[in-house]
Amino acid sequence: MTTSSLESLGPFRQLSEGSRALLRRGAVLAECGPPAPILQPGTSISGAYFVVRGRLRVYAVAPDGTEATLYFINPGETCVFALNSLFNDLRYPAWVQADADTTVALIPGGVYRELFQKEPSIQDVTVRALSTLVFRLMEELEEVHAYKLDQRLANLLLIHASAAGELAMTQQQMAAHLGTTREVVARLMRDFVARGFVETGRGVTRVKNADGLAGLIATPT
Amino acid sequence: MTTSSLESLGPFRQLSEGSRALLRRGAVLAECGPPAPILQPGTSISGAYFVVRGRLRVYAVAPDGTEATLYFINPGETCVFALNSLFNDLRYPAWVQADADTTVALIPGGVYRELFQKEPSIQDVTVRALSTLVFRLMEELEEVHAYKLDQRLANLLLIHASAAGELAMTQQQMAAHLGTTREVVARLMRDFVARGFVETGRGVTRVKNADGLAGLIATPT
DNA sequence: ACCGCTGTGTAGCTTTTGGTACAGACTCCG
DNA sequence: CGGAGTCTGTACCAAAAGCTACACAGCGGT
Repeated sequence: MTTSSLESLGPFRQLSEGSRALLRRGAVLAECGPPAPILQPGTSISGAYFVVRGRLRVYAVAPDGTEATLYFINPGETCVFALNSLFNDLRYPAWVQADADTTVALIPGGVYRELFQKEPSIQDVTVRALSTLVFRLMEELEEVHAYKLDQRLANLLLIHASAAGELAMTQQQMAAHLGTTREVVARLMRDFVARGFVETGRGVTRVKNADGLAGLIATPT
Repeated sequence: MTTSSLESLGPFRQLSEGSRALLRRGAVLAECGPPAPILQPGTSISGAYFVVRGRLRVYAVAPDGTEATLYFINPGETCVFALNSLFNDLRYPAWVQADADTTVALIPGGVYRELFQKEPSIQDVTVRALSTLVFRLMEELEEVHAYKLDQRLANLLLIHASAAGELAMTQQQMAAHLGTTREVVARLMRDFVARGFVETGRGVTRVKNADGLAGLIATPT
């Protein structure tokens, strides 16, 4: 994978020749091996991030150390937090962690701003990325307010399970995602198991009755 | 106040003559008297909203009827939720309520899109508005996760109190803002009063010891 | 086989928050 | 001044979630 292959990706396909050259000279690809924090609050953003492969997880950390996922950035999406800081001169307010085997393209701030001015497709992708993020954040905020933990856990299982109904996450990871503790997840899981909704294993949870979980979300309590 | 006065506001000041004419023909001003919901989830957005005077409150409503404020839109700010739906064809996912004496300019979708394409200043204000919103939402999400209700209430009092330390809100409104119930707010208030942090009155709360409240936020429990 | 590490299962207690119910106080208005 | 409507104060109970502590199971390495 080289930086020139960036040009064949999503929003960069329709660029003018000049912009392509600009991108080729300026962009840098970064590979992330094992999951590791790559950005911390207050980091001054030096460019726009574009997820080529893998996934980024943006999360908050409370004073007591517990985490909570704010949102994910999937392949083909621009990492908008960077745009945020890029256009508004705000310091980045959260943590970012890359999944295993993630590739990120870093487009320096100056280059991005130039592209944004010249290229309608970049303007478009920028606004769309921001809009999508706003949407996700509003959804998340609404979920936190409106649903109890068991419903949010059920939702997590339904959303992130593979086609085969498997979810390869430890309970600790689920807890961090939901902003709670492992014990609470284990307690809820025990309940789900008792009701025949899921089976638990080491590092994996299998969904046996998706309708049951879905019903849990729909009905109160 | 006429629509032509819009042109003297913020981002519209630098427009070309053609764009001004476009705006003059297309934009509509709406006055909102008493506080009332003006948008509901699923509403299809027909344009971009721009707050001229007053304030908009964007909030979520849980199935059980309790509300929670997601964010405010202040005078001079574009109502980005509209942009969101405008550029992404997403249905609007929350409720919007206008404060008393609020004036909103409605710029039809087609007009706004045309302005966005032609005018760098509109591109700029759009991206900035979205960025700011992303920032606010992330902050809010983080606050909900990291702080307990007493801390969030203390924060509300500190942030929204006037220079004289007065906050003209009923406890019911505070509760809706924080996504909880009036009784809980009353209980926390009793505690604040006992500690000498505030004085309560009908429809108004006076901050007597801002440092005390601030200390509450800083220290755990 | 043994050890250490990581992950899960469980119990019991505490704190926080929500729900219900009602009393009293203030305000506007006729 | 009286009454309706709105706002606040409070007591009590229930539910949800967090905290601590510990047992045990799987897995990999030596």
